[in-house]
Amino acid sequence: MVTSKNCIIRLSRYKNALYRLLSLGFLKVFSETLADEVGVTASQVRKDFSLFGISGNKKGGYQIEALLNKLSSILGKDKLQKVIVVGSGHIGTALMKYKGFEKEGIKITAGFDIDPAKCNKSGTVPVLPIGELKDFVKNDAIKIGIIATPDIAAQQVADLMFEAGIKGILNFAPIRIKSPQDSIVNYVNLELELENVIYFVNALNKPLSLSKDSA
Amino acid sequence: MVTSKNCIIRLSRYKNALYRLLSLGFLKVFSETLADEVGVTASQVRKDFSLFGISGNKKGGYQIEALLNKLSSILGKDKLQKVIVVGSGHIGTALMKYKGFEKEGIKITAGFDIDPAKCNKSGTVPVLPIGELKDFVKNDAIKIGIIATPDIAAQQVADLMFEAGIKGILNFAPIRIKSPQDSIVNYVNLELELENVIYFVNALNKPLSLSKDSA
DNA sequence: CTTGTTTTGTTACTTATTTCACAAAATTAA
DNA sequence: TTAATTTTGTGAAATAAGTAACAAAACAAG
Ligand SMILES: NC(=O)c1ccc[n+]([C@@H]2O[C@H](COP(=O)([O-])OP(=O)(O)OC[C@H]3O[C@@H](n4cnc5c(N)ncnc54)[C@H](O)[C@@H]3O)[C@@H](O)[C@H]2O)c1
Ligand SMILES: NC(=O)c1ccc[n+]([C@@H]2O[C@H](COP(=O)([O-])OP(=O)(O)OC[C@H]3O[C@@H](n4cnc5c(N)ncnc54)[C@H](O)[C@@H]3O)[C@@H](O)[C@H]2O)c1
Repeated sequence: MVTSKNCIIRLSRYKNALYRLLSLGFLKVFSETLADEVGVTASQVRKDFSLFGISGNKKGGYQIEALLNKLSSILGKDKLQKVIVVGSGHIGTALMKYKGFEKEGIKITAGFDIDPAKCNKSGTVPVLPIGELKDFVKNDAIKIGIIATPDIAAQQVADLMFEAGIKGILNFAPIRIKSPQDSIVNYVNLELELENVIYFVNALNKPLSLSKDSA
Repeated sequence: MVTSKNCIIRLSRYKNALYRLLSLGFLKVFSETLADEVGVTASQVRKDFSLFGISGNKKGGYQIEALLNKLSSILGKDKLQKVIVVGSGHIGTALMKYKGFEKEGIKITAGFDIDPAKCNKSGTVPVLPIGELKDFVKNDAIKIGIIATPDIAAQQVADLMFEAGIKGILNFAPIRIKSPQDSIVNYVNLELELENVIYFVNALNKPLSLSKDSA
């Protein structure tokens, strides 16, 4: 099993670039071209593919459609991924209203909130009372959840999620989550991301030095 | 100059942990304790500090207040950082309404949008027409911007920002930004983050293997 | 059918990051 | 004062990640 987050992120990028190329009418692609599209080296592309046993044709490159099938399967995009969101505040509703997840095969099937005023069973994405989370998740065998509550509530929400059978969390609250061994928590910490930009702006514009970060 | 993004992110985490410790009444801390708080090794803490010439007291650990001053200065948190947001949609307004940035010394001073219906000069954070961006940024010498527009508009917004003197961007649009050498762009790509969680959930629950990602 | 060209797949190399390990400094105890 | 203990600070060692290089395969041209 490949455990490098960066590597998996690159696979997603390859996939997205391949969709672009496909929509432009290309049927096959060389590692060089794909690398340029994504902003990595051709070696990196071939190495990544090699790690997953993906092979192309010498001199012929890769068939985009076959490649996409492989990548989609690795990334779990061959079936619809159902996701719930806890916390129907600013971030939570932004996510629930976002149209872009659909075309990625990701469907937010429900939101949950502790505040009755935030609940609304009849929206496009229903927002349910937090008390209904466990049954909902169990019934629908949902494995992925998003935490968009204040930090103070995040751990207890996570515990509830794990109890219900969720195995993977994307957490927006600026706090570390204690999680079982067979689960995964990824963090989106916007304060840290901003702080990081601030550091590099200061650092790049104080002395003379060049270096970039890319993602 | 330290150019490792991960290292800088850790500095931010140390800072946040130190504030917690301080608020709990601690005055000094050992690398071991801080490491536990942040979820890294003590060696890592000391090595990071060493890279920035931060030193403590043998046998005595680090004075939290002095340490915080150093870290804050490195991270540019010794002065208020003014930031603008372009795109007053779901993500953009979530950011503008977020109270948490203030206590981090980050102030979103204005939003900008192409849609007159989204503009509103009299809110807590005024939202101005995109045409006013350049003057505003120049007058206020703003160096940091956030892109929260659709992907299709992101590059042109970025170009406008760079032209106005912005040096660092946090970009929420799922697209790579071409940027000048002396600038920095960080990406928050929520689709990729979710896809990543999905991969690891599948990977961890298919075979028997253990491994975790932490942030 | 042979020669030349292109591009993969993988091994070897390089660079970056993290951990180890231990001397030196600081502190406490005797 | 001396010995014992603790914790830092930093080179050296170990791991991880990324790049380069090249043999082997595939194809095209003559
Ligand atoms: N909004 C931003 O731009 C921003 C920026 C950085 C970080 N964050 C982080 O993202 C998280 C969400 O931020 P937000 O601005 O959307 O917050 P918000 O206050 O708008 O929304 C939080 C929601 O969570 C609900 N909630 C609280 N406790 C709950 C519980 N135990 N169970 C279920 N729901 C609960 C609240 O009722 C509310 O609807 C916070 O942790 C915040 O620190 C947000
Ligand atoms: N909302 C989410 O949860 C989510 C999730 C993943 C990615 N994203 C990405 O974040 C970005 C913003 O998403 P959103 O949901 O907030 O979008 P949104 O449609 O709610 O808002 C976009 C805003 O940008 C403005 N805009 C468009 N072109 C502009 C221009 N040239 N100059 C200035 N303003 C302009 C629009 O008027 C609108 O107000 C998008 O790129 C989206 O792909 C959002």
